[in-house]
Amino acid sequence: MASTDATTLILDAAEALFARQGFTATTIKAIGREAGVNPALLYYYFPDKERLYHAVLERRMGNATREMAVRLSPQLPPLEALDRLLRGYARMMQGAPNLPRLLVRELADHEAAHALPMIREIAAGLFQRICDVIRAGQASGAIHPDLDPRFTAISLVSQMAWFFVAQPGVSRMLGYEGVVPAAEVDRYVEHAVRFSLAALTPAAPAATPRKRVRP
Amino acid sequence: MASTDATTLILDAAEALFARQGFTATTIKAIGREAGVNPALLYYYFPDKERLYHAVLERRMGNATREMAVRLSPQLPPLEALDRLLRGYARMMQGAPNLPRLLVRELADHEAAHALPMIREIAAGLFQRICDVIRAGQASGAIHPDLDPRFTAISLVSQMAWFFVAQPGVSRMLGYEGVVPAAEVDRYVEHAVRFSLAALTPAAPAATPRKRVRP
DNA sequence: GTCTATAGCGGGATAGAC
DNA sequence: GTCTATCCCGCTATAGAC
Repeated sequence: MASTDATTLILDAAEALFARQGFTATTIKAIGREAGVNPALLYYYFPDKERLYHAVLERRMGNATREMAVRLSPQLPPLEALDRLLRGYARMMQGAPNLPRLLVRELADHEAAHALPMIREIAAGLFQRICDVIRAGQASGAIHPDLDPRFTAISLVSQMAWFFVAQPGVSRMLGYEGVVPAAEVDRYVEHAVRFSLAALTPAAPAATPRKRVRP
Repeated sequence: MASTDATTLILDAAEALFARQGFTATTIKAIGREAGVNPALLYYYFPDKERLYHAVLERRMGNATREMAVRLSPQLPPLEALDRLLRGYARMMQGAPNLPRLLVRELADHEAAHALPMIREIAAGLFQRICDVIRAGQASGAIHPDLDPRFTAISLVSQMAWFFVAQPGVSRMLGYEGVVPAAEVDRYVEHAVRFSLAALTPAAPAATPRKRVRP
């Protein structure tokens, strides 16, 4: 890692800045400065700023989401599969700190010209597979039958996604100055997995509709 | 609403564009066009672009988060209070579609020059109060004592936050083209509340540590 | 492959007429 | 209060020397 290859230097610098500031706020000159190369050199390796951005996304998010899809091995028992998935998601985010920030910007900027539909395609595919696992769990009796599989998938994913995507806010709320320490992240992941599994298990109280307080 | 007062026209247009495109990608001229007023007029009502942005945030998010804080009436029984809180959060987001997008951009851009620390201050205060409610629930035996209150607060909030913040993605995953229909949003909110309460209740299985699959 | 220089455009902001 | 005209700056991208 930390190759001195110019392409890699540029991609690393661009990734850091795009994650920190977003597409528009990041200038070619700033990327050149951060990478320690001449800004004009970017145009030797990439046709324009937008496709440099796409290259950054492809390198970081493409690989990550494809790995995730593989991790959802369908032969495991459903609860086991979900357990693995959630932990895998967390490890992926922890291993690449820029990833959540790139992801959230893609979500926010989805209708911008520079946005990459690919990301959302992959995410949608992954989501479908989580739903399938939940349905399998309901069929086998391991998961509460009253739960809507799609909503349940959102409940599971959101606990991981939000934690990492909202990092600056979450960090401060947990009482830390900068980034959340790795050990604390692990504890949260452990919590989220247990919390989710507790809600999934049919042994849990039957989730009877609670009367609303107001009419 | 939809006042023809120039200030309101400008704030409305700016809010829509800042939410859709972010601070840097939104130009003064575009705001003027969207608002149907002359771009130079913005400088009569606001000193510069940054403080126009702050005015947008203050108007939309300041009020919303302050309302939320009030909603957490401390005299209710803890589970009731959390139920109300989650539903209130959802209603707030539904009532102001730009709000989640502004929020997520503030999270992402928190270290940018234009960011408003105020937002995170308020959120942190709200978070503390949720933690207190959870601790009260544990003291009274209504909430499982093994749960970490801070992590649990994140689990609760994230299910609501992510659903709204990740709207474009979530919408597509649920099978809709554009925005999620209001009735479906209500169903999700209902699901998330029950899912969360099921995980909170001490009657749920004791959340014993599950053995990891790999060493 | 890497650098200098610069074209060309669009941005934020202001001056001043009305 | 609102509009026209414009300044000045910094950005993306290119031309071309080395």
